[in-house]
Amino acid sequence: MAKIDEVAKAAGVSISTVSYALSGKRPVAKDTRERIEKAVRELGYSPNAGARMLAGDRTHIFALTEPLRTDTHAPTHMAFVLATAVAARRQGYDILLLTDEEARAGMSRVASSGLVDAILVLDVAPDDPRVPLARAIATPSVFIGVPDDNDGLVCVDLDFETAAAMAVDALADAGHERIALVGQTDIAYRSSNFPPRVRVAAERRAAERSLSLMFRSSGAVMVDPAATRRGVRELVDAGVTGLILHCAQEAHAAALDELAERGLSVPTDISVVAVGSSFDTAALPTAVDTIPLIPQASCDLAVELAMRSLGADRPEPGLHLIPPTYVGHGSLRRPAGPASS
Amino acid sequence: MAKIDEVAKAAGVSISTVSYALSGKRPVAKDTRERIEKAVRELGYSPNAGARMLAGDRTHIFALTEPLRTDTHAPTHMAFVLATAVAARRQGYDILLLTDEEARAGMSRVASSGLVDAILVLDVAPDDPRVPLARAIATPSVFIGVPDDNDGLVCVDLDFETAAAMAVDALADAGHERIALVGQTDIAYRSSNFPPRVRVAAERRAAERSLSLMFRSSGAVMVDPAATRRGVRELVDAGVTGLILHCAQEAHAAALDELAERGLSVPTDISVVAVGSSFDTAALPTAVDTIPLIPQASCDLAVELAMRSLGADRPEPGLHLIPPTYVGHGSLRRPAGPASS
DNA sequence: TTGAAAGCGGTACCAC
DNA sequence: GTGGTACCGCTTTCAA
Repeated sequence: MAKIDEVAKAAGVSISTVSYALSGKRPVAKDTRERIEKAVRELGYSPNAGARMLAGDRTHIFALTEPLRTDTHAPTHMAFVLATAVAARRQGYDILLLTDEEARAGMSRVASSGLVDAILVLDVAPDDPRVPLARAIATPSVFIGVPDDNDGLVCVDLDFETAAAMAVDALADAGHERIALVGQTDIAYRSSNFPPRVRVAAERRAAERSLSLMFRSSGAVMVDPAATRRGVRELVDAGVTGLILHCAQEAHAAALDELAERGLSVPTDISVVAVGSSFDTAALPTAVDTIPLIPQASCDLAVELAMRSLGADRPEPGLHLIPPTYVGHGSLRRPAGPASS
Repeated sequence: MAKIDEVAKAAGVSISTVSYALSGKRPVAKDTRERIEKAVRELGYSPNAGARMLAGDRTHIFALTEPLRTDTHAPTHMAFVLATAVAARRQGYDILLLTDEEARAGMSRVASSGLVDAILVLDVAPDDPRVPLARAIATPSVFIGVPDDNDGLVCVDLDFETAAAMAVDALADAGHERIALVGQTDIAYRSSNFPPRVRVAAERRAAERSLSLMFRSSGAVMVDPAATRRGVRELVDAGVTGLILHCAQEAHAAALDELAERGLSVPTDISVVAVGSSFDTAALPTAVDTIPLIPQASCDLAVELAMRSLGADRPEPGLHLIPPTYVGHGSLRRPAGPASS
């Protein structure tokens, strides 16, 4: 726990020079800076966090609120937390965890105590209680996800609507007429924001392209592989030849296993596109085209916007949607020939 | 962001009285205190975190290091993070996340910057790089889990060894002679601390009771339901009549499903005991006796020890093991009659 | 039972 | 290019 005056003495300079050398907010002669850096290294100096918070205008801490519901899909959630932490550290920021019970009181607390510079909101519900809270406090916040009422909020997310439309288009262009969406768990369509966005967008596009779009979920509250397989079976029996998967990894695996067991091969017998998958799709039993949800991309952008909201060029309130990318892996049937074009 | 002097003015007292009224470190007249509390409420006052850290001797923040490996079982991990956060908040503490890439540098950083009062170490590996680090820094740390080399460290955990022995005893007492352990994933026996502890302790006790103990894992890197079922099938075929489950929820479900499909009923045909399960075993397809691992119990104790290591009655370095409890659900065959007693 | 004031360890302004 | 120093907002000693 060396202090700045010890560093100053060791380097034979004043306290302020040490401060400026470290912050870079004022030019410091090369050799002076090197002497200081050497002293810092030898003393294992790291500026006192409390003093820095008090004297400076930054705490170098972001809060991350996450309402860990029991139906939260843990692996996906963890990927976002990790990506956020990594992105924050790259900017010299630490992450303070605000969990459920404390999520609401916690947000007010860290805001009014000046513990954090900004709040990142994870696992956003369509009707999220943190929305009014975010509006009420002075600390800037960035939502990773899009609540229904997002007026004046800074929200980051994959453009799920476009992603869903792209998936439908891909299947339509390949000549499919009866397609289906294998979605998230039933409860996710109420407690989370993006599942309904995908479903609604897919339905709209299917209607525009005059396709029949069926739907099956992948469980009630938790992912249910057996239920997912049953759903896929029903879809296939109903003559579906194109599948959009928007579910957890386990459900993807279950769906593809079911196809394989029924002797249906991709893409010969059935086309498959995965939308918004945040896991490594290479680990799936069958290679499928994907329009991935990349946690790192969302979290990097969220952190960037959080940083910017501390300075002069505040980001525009509104949706900051990340354009989806279609990654082909040959799971689409060849487009229909001239006859149907 | 009201400040303490505003509260003082509003309550018509001095700054120090406000401070003492809030900290309780000095008696304050009842009506004075009430005036202060009223002012605090009306102004939405919350003491400035930086100032408090700087002036006081506590930061009111604990670091939580977690090396989110790709093979980490996310749901279990999340349960521990959540339990830790809740326990910490009950003591007025917040949790700062230190993830992987930064786990090592991060520990040094938060220690030398005085950002946190103590460090909680999660997801402990047998040969954990954070062990030497914890010894090197001044900030006290508490390990939730037991590394091989734990000399001088404060470690909290369920007494897995005793739990494993209890499970073996339960099966032995019920008259079983060929029993088996369905364990974690293969990789967990290298990257995590408790799976080998359970396995070794079970083997030792089985030997002492002259039982044959077979072993099957529940996957390579990730939980693999199919592999688990295959393993259970092999065990049953080998004449095993008593099963100890020490694996993730999905693997429990797979194992029990396999038994059910083979027409084996619990406990008539086979006895089952779950050891160290940290999820809700009531959600399993079959009721089983359990010797649960309760995240809240471990995390509460860890936080308590962390608090104590800041004050006068520092906890003894060493293992602080939580005694296991056997919770019966009728999944054990009735003890053998007099003939074999 | 209460108040005044000296720090805590940085940051950043003002001088030189 | 460098140094002196007045804060930042709280905690806690000392005094009354």
